[in-house]
Amino acid sequence: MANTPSIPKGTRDFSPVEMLRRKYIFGTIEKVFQKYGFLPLETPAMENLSTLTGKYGEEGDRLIFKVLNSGDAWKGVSEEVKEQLAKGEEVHPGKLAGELSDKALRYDLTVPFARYVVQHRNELAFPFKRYQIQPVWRADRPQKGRYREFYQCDADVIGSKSLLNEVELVELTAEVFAALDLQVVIKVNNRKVLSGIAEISGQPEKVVDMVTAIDKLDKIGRAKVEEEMRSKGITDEAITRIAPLFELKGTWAEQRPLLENWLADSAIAQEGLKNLSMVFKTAGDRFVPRDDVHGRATLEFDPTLARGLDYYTGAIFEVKANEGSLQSSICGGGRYDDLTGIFGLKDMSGVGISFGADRIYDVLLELGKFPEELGSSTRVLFANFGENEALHCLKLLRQVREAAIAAELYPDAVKMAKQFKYADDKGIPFVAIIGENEMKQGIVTVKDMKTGEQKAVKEGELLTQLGQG
RNA sequence: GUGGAUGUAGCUCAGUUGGUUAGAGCGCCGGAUUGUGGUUCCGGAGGUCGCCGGUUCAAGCCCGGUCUUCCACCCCA
Repeated sequence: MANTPSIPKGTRDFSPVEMLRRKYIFGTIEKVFQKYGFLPLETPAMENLSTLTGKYGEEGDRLIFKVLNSGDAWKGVSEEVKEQLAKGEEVHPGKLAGELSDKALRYDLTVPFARYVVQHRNELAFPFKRYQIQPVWRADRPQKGRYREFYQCDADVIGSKSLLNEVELVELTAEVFAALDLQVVIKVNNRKVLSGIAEISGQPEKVVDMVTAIDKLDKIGRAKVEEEMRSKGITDEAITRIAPLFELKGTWAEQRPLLENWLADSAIAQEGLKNLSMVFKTAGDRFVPRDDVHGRATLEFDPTLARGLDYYTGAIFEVKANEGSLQSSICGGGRYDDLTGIFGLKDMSGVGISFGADRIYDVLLELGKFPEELGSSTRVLFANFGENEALHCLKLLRQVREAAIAAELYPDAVKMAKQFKYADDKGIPFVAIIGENEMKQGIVTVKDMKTGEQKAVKEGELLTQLGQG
């Protein structure tokens, strides 16, 4: 080929085999979502740029894919900016992008959901529980497990402050990964506790810097975390004051009294701790190891868990696989108290969880956890011996399909070796052979592709023959 | 966005200090086997060496640029 076509950086094609596996993941997640009372929702791939900007932090805004205005996009650029450019002056990239583009690809599913809720507030029954399984786009630099187009599977409850929602989401998460047969750790923390720690440090305005540094503790170690905090303008005194955080070890039950004592002067921290207590008390007993579905996941308190998205205000969750080599998170979420506030609807607290289907795929593939029977859909292939035989097969084909057995007839009367190879390649377990002889006698020769055994059965017995093995 | 690697047949990769016609395994196609795949044997097709430019008598190999993939940051699903 002169010029092999290609696809944009960080995007992928999905072959039939991959799609079957992906659909298995989506289907499993969707079934659990529905079981917990969530209803489906879809929103457009594009949102107004203004809907998305300012919701994900500075870093997030940079990663939003903007869509160039159609027509002559240049026309929309203001005289002021044009003059600046003509003079060779630097124009703030965000400003220029904003004038060339007023649409953008969605960065996640939560913000479009908040927009939807505000826009349709009068039509919705609250608390509103929706799930959404759609692709999102990020202009990130791709790596393993990181793509520019990937799917999120979200479940959110909006319009309820009850902590029972957090409990339900934790249980839902455990159930999804149990259904996928994957051992995971569900880590929980609360932004209020983190805010309280910042308060106690004496520099409450530095929460975000503090928290993003603390988040790296298990990765880069205490010394480097402190170094990063210093570089962000956090004083040595503040760092000393938050030192107890680095000493924390053990289970929630062990850490709780220490935290309550240490953060006694912070009302917000106390509230966060109370929330965590409720979640652990209510959901926690589901996670003692045992043989039923909840035995596959463990629930852990992680005081260093922060999560980057700006809009979280209460509980935060993150899930990591406990097996396989992928160390990044495969699922995350939390409570956001005022996401709809930005769109003009106050007092609408929500909490949600997002499953990263693409990363779950990579983990399941590495561990060989996809069910085997996903490989093939067709159960029987009718070999084609020529026009007469093929027409005869059509009748049987309909009967087989009526019995809800997936079947196909090879469309061309090519040599047998080729037809058998086709069945083999597609993983079709049976081949029905009806040549001149079989036709005359009203029988079908059925070959089991796995064992290689062949059996002649009456046409009427074909269904029962296919039902076995 | 910063730093670093990588790219040779459909796939995984060899290819010496720059030197004739660029190789292997797997896969694909054909045959041994005109009603039998997966095993075996024999044969065959398939490459403007990512792309553009430069150095040179001569470039897959050296230099510059660009794109892709990957790795570390940053951040995240």
